[in-house]
Amino acid sequence: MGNHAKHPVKTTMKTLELIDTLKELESARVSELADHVEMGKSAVHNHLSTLEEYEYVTKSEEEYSLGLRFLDLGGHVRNRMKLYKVAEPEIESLATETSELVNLAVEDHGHCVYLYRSKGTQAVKLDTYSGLRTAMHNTALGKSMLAHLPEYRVEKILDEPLTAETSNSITDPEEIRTQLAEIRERGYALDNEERLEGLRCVAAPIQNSDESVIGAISVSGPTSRMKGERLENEIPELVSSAANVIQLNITHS
Amino acid sequence: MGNHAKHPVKTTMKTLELIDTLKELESARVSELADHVEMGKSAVHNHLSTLEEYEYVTKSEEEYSLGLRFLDLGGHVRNRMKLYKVAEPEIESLATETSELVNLAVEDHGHCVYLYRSKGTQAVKLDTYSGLRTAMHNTALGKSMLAHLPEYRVEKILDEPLTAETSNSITDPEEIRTQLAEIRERGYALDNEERLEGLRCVAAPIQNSDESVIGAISVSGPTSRMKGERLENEIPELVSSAANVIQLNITHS
DNA sequence: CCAATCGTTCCGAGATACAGAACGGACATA
DNA sequence: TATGTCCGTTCTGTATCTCGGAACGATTGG
Repeated sequence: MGNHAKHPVKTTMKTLELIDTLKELESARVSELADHVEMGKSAVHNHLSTLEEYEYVTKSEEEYSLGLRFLDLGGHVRNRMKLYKVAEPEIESLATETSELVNLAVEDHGHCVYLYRSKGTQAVKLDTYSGLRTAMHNTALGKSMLAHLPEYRVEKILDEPLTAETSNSITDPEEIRTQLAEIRERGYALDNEERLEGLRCVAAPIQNSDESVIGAISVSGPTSRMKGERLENEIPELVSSAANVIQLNITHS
Repeated sequence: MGNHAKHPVKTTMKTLELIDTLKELESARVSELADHVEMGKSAVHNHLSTLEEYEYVTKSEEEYSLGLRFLDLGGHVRNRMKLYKVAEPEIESLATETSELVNLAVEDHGHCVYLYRSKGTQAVKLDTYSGLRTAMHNTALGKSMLAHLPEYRVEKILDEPLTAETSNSITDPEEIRTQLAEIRERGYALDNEERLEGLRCVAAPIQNSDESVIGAISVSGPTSRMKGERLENEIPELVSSAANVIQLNITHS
């Protein structure tokens, strides 16, 4: 679905591109933005002041940046998701049990999107935030979902060039496919420092009654603690069982 | 500041109104939206498919709803805030100490906006989510910030009709002003079931070196636990001291 | 089987977005 | 103080785009 709108609203596209640019630049002045987007100063000014009126951007002193309205809408979107409501308490208790960082993610447009996280008492400090989008192929969360996506979707995702984040990242589609088979076999996925040096994760998918994936949960921790018996049995056991509980609660309501 | 853009981009306004409506309706079909906003079906369709292309809305089966892109942007906005970074660990440990629900909020355009929350082991389950906007006058968070806002801002906020959420809500501007003086006096604010029956909160403001408010933190709990010595001394003590730590860390960096 | 309602496509006239010029303020340099 | 530069903002005309309304095929229900 290379989803191209047949009759796009070009003005809206310009606004959205302005928002994207503002996200990248963190904050910027009118002229700066006008250079990045292909628009004149006056046009950028008009767009920004319209966005400001609706609180989508904030003007602080002399620079514009994205406003808190996005946090509002984002929270609203997450709150509406059944998966989030059902999974949240389980995530919470999994974090307490393991003392590590626990994550909830969904697949969206071929990306792995973090929905929620809960930090156990020893949790590593990561850059992951709710809403963050990462590639599917180098996170345990992504791979666990990929393993249960319909073939045509997997193909489309693995056809894109696979980026490497660390020296352990897997960039060969065939190797990923082998892993996906293993994941289906044993029920959970591993990330062995593929996204971040020193970080290992264990993830299990959450499936619907019709076998389709609706999300995944994971436990992330430093290599020093994620090894041996704990990595091979204890954590996978806890993650799988939590995923199972969520799955049951989702399909029975 | 009734911030009216001088030369608004009307097309963008229509898009934003569509987003607002989509938030209200939770999810809706093309014709349904066309009725709510004053636009024809074709125009709504064009806007929606443009938004969908950028992942701002999702089309599920036969209804449109807001997409996860907002979560991404919202998380990004929050992550950029120094207050959030500095306050987060303090909020976390305050939640552990009190076992209750702890909140971080800022003031934005005359509203109280929740930025983050951490749940202690006994935390009440509330509808508050990151990004939620509430009135300033019937939350402890809001009042603690209001108490340190410049007079012209206070006036503008209290000039608007004050809504009541419960039978304890205060809707008389003069009574609020008396409370604000008390809050300045003792350093923290109380919400005695003013926003929600059965819920009491204690909040303390976080101020900049120039005395301006940059946010507030609060502890919320059920009336059954928030009373007597704990409500009058223990909790206020903990909240104020956490706010103080945050304040120091903010101004020294 | 027809009637109603849906989403989508198409088109042209009326609306409007926007480049570019012009302006005024802020700041630096001389 | 005078002069130059860069900023954000306002203004205006026209080339462009938006959007109502009509038309169409697909669904649904009576």
